[in-house]
Amino acid sequence: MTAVAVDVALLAIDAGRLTVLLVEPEPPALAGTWSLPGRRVRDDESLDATALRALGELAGIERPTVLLEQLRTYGEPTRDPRARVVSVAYLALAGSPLHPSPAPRAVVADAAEVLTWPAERFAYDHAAIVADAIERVRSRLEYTALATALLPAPFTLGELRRVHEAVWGGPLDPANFRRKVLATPGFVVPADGPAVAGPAGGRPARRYVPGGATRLHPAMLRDR
Amino acid sequence: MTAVAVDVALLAIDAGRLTVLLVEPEPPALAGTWSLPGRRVRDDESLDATALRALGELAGIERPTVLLEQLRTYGEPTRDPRARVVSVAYLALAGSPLHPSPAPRAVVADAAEVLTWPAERFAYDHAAIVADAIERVRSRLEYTALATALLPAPFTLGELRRVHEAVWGGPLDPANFRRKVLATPGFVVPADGPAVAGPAGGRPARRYVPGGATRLHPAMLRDR
DNA sequence: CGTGTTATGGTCACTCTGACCAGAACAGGA
DNA sequence: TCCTGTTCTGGTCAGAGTGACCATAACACG
Repeated sequence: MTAVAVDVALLAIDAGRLTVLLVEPEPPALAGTWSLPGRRVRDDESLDATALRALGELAGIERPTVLLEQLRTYGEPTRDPRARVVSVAYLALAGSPLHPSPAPRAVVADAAEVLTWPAERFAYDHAAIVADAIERVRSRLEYTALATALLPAPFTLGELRRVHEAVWGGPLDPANFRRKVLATPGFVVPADGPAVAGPAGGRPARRYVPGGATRLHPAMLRDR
Repeated sequence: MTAVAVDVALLAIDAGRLTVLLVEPEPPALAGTWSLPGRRVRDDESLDATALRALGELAGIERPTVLLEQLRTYGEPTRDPRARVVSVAYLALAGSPLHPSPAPRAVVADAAEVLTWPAERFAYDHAAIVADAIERVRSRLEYTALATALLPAPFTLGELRRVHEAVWGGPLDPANFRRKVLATPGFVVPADGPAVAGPAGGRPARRYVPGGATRLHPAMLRDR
């Protein structure tokens, strides 16, 4: 009989970098590899609920996430050599840096670095899941106002730009980024309150709050 | 124990319209509703293989499809009142009009019309799956050269345009469509051979064959 | 030989974009 | 105080892409 599991790739922005949460696999045979938190689906439990339970039980993360959506389902008969397990992969995004409980060993890794790891460093096919998750976030940033939810409000346009730079992995022109953000209706709205300079000095920047829009028109396309 | 199934939305272009394949559900309690062809996943079978088997066993369709990709997985505990079934939904596209075997009752329905049906006319949550499938095809047509695979080669730009019109559900400007297609590298290449007029007469049109590109740059965005 | 139909080629104004420049407004050190 | 480094903010400019639209070409048919 084939079993159903849910694996979750939880990403966050931390110190200007995109990070991913990894845990040690439970089977002793897989020691030395990393995996995503995952749990079997209970009979009376929705897939979303299983995803949240996996984050809580395996990493001690109980906070609601900014985004929780399905990635795709991995069902190759040989993906788990011990038994037939069909896994529904989820993407989760946290609105602030992660602090997993150290009890069940969990770590926060740099996403760009993890992408360079060989697949053998992961348990099962979790290398593919991680890659899919990162690509999905990169795509979501183009068409949605997701970046504003990954920052504590209010924020400056420089902080918002550094979120995009962290996810997309390259520098963006500050002036052009500003023009596009302000030209997109509902992306951000100015917050009252004083302008404030960043940790590196510079001219103090005006602060903004999320503008209520979810889909961006026009989109913020990254270079390809 | 929760079971795993695959449901397939098979779409095709037929006489200038987008169509979807529907079958009668097997449980007698669901008589009077329509469903997508679906099968339980066997222990040694990949999800893709299950999707193809469902099309063969329930509609007699054995031809390889132009596209076969996962949509998403539907796993609400109550989606099947008889048992817990997690269903991996697939989108399949055929390169020519469908001719299902009539033995297990299968029909080809107009996709635009099916979208207006109330959800009760479908078994399970298949109304949502059909809607997701149609939206996926509409999106694929924007970013990929998929339309060239839905036509027998060689084809005219008018025929290619009518594929886009059928999927997107609205008229397109022939001159602008032509300009965009020809400006996109690798979308189509001219075929040698004579120009030919369509069934309604008019100036004979040059014929083209698929150009090898899969992703389109720039994209062919529909209006929203 | 006109009429209807479709294909093809072109114009025009408008939007969006990347590359780039320059000044504004701060912090901190000389 | 003055200079330097930094970031923010506003602007220009050329080029690509687009929708709306027009005109002509090339057939079939009555």
